[in-house]
Amino acid sequence: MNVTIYDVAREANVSMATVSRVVNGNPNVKPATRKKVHEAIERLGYRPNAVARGLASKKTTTVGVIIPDISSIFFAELARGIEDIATMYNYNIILSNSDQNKDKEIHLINTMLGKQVDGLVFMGGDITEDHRQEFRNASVPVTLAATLDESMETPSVNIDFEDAAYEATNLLLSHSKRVAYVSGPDNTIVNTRKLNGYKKAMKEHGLGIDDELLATGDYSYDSGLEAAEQLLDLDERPSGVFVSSDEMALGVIHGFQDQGVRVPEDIEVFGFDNTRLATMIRPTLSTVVQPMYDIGAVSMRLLTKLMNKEEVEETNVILPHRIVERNSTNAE
Amino acid sequence: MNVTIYDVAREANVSMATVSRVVNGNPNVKPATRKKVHEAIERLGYRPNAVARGLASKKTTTVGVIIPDISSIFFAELARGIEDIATMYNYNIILSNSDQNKDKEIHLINTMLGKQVDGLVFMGGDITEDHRQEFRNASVPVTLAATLDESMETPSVNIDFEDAAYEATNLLLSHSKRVAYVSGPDNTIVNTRKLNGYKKAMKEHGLGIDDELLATGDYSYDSGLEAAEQLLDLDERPSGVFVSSDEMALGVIHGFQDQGVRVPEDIEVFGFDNTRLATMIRPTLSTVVQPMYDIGAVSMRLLTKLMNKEEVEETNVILPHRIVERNSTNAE
DNA sequence: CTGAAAGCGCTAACAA
DNA sequence: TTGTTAGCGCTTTCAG
Repeated sequence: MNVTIYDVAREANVSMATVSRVVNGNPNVKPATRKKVHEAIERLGYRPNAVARGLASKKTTTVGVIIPDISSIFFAELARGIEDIATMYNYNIILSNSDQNKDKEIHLINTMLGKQVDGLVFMGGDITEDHRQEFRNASVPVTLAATLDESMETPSVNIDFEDAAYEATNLLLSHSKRVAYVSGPDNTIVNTRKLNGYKKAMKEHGLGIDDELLATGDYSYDSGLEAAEQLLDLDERPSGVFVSSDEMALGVIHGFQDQGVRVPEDIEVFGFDNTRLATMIRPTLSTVVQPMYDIGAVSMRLLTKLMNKEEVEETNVILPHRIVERNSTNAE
Repeated sequence: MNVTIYDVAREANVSMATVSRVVNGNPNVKPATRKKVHEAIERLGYRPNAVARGLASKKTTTVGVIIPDISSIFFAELARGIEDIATMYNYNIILSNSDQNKDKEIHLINTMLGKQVDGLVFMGGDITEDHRQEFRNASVPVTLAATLDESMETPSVNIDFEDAAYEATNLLLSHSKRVAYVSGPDNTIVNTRKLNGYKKAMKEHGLGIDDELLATGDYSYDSGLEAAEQLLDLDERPSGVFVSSDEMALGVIHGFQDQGVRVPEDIEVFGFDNTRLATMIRPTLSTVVQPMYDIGAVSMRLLTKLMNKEEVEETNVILPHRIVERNSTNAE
């Protein structure tokens, strides 16, 4: 049997209430008593049972984190931001992978709520009405990290995807006119926003949208390789391509290079995210800096405020993004 | 207030014990009663409180996972293996980053035990006597994933690092004689093992250990870049270099290429781990396949057995590794 | 400043 | 097959 608060009380000749007070740093304890109790704790090797505490106090100091895939370099970085801030505020994290599968997502939300998490950070694809329904029933706060709820109902932390895509495309267009776009999976809100940014820039340059300049991938390296192939097959090759994730962009670059096409001399390539991969390729990748770590950190910080019922002025946070030009695009 | 088992009992006109039985799938319930209870549950939207259950049953169905850094591509893959198997056996995971900091590690072990996890998967650097002490006091099983305890006291899952390094070095030596080794941080057991493998191969080829052929990094891309620089500065450059992680190997390759040195024509490069990075570079990286996902999965599976008090024949599991030759080394 | 006592929501004997 | 009754280990009034 493990040693309980009761054992400590007996050992220290006080009541369990007093032990509870010193363990919880309640100031209403005479220093002498406090010392006595601490000694007893030490002697017995007492370690408070957080489960019992959770049941009695209705707080578990743990938050749930639902993530599409922790082995993705993108989400892992987000997770690190979340965990660091959680630790800072003395929370632990229950982490589960959803693979963006809606059923799994709903199921995970429920098991985590069953475990009485004090809050939830959710990352995924689109937020549907079903998701919102679950969040409303949650009785604990939820924040979204790098995830969009078009209804704006759920607190969230993101960047302005459309604007970021717009700027990236613009930069490419300032060099030449034929720029392609390699998107992520269709029909997700994020993708739509990015596509809108691309289209907007094209339009402003008096260019139409040429469907053969549009390729679709799944954010993976291999799908980038395929997109490159597709683009190279065109009668009139693009002069620049904007790719919606760094990992895919690496694929695109290698796909080009494997065919003897030089980057950026023959075709320029622009990425999105600025994961660590961006500097792990030659030429180094020009890309949109999406501050994943910060998005994770801010969404967790936001969650702590919500859990403390603090007032928050803005619940749908837009973090700044920026463009970094490296060697996969031509200098001015 | 949330709805409790008691509310359901009243709603269904049965005792809470019966509700508990149906919730837990106890077969000793008349089908009609079971149905009645299920309906009441549905009607009330009852969701069992896992914390109360944990307190009463002394099982939380959650396990702790201590990991150096979830944003590392290597550990993230391990974590995915752990989480998948945990999910399969109906456990959740509390995940925390230790940054290989011993104090943090010890602290995390304690908070997780305080949260009454049913077991612990630990990843880190070396296991010290202090670690072992904590594990012994744990009262729940612990397994190590890709982490060595020289005392063999703690159950673990690894590959044979020395042998893997030996094979990799041998392959390089079969092409030419001057092979360098870029190690991870000194003084860790894993690194010592790998170094021993390298030395053994050199010795068997009648070669001495030339200190200037030994570089040290920290597994990061940038430290690979630096190692390359150091190696290129040598009066007599190496003909091959064995690098103790893929990420560093990418750095080494780019460090070479940036100086106009061709890989593998001028210098061959061999990696370790076979992370996804290995195919995301040109030339693609020849490397040692360390099955990270499997190591995570097996260590979690081992933990479930230990938690169930099942007999396990081998508690220090060595998984097979293999060599994959790609384009950063010369074909035979 | 300290103690007594009533739960928190559930499981697990033990009876019936 | 079902109900009764103790707890699990801690927090939290409420008294004193």
